[in-house]
Amino acid sequence: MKKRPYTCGLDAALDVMGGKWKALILWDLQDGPCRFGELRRSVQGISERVLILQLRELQASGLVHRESYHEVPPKVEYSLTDFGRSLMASLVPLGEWGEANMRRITDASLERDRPAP
Amino acid sequence: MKKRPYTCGLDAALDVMGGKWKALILWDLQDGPCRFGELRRSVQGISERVLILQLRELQASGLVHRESYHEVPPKVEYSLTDFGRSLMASLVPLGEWGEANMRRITDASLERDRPAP
DNA sequence: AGACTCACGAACAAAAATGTCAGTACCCGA
DNA sequence: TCGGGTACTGACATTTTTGTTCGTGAGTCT
Repeated sequence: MKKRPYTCGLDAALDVMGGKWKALILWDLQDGPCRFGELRRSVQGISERVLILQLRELQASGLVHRESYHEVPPKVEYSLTDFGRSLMASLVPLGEWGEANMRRITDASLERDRPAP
Repeated sequence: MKKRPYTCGLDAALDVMGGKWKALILWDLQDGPCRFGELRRSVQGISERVLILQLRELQASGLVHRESYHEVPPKVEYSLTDFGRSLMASLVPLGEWGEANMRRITDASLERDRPAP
């Protein structure tokens, strides 16, 4: 049951960069092309499998480009496309909001997990 | 396994407004206070249970305020807090990006679901 | 020789998110 | 008295997302 006819721009945008990892991956790619292994290390906590899945989806959305130099040992570089960079640009205010309110967000999320004293 | 020490502002922001429904709910609340039933109708496709869960989380994050007028029949109004409005403000560029690129996003997402011809 | 790197892929398992359905207590209009 | 609206709650089921484990095959390091 896909919901393609999005109800608003936010909806569409989140479909493409929402989820647990995509923003982190894109964030790391901002500093320039990254190899698979580099990403796995910098996006700490992600499993190899999930990283691949997310990268594939980001490629399919046109946000990320994959360049494979077929050497030995294998070398693959992921980078932001122009489209991806345009996304990141419009994510700047949100990132700043999160940065500015991180304390508050953290506290609220801690409270949510605590039952009752 | 909660990941509270967020790695960047984006991460924190998405923790609070990510997911399938939260953005839609916030979006609708922008036009002023809404009763539960109104929300259920305007956020079409959402089930009552999930709507409540999402609203509770948005409350816990301090983005949404719940006002209960204990009348008969019951009346409850949900509205954005100042904090919620500040979020929405920094979401404007993302919403515009999604709006501007909706066609492209839709197409890419259609392709993802199609196997191979 | 043995261990490691690289970028994955497949099979499977667990966890998280979302959905379905029924029911609550009250009142109103037909 | 029947059906509808009000704002929920709880048990349960399904779907989606994320995670674990093992294996590939050529090459380098020790």
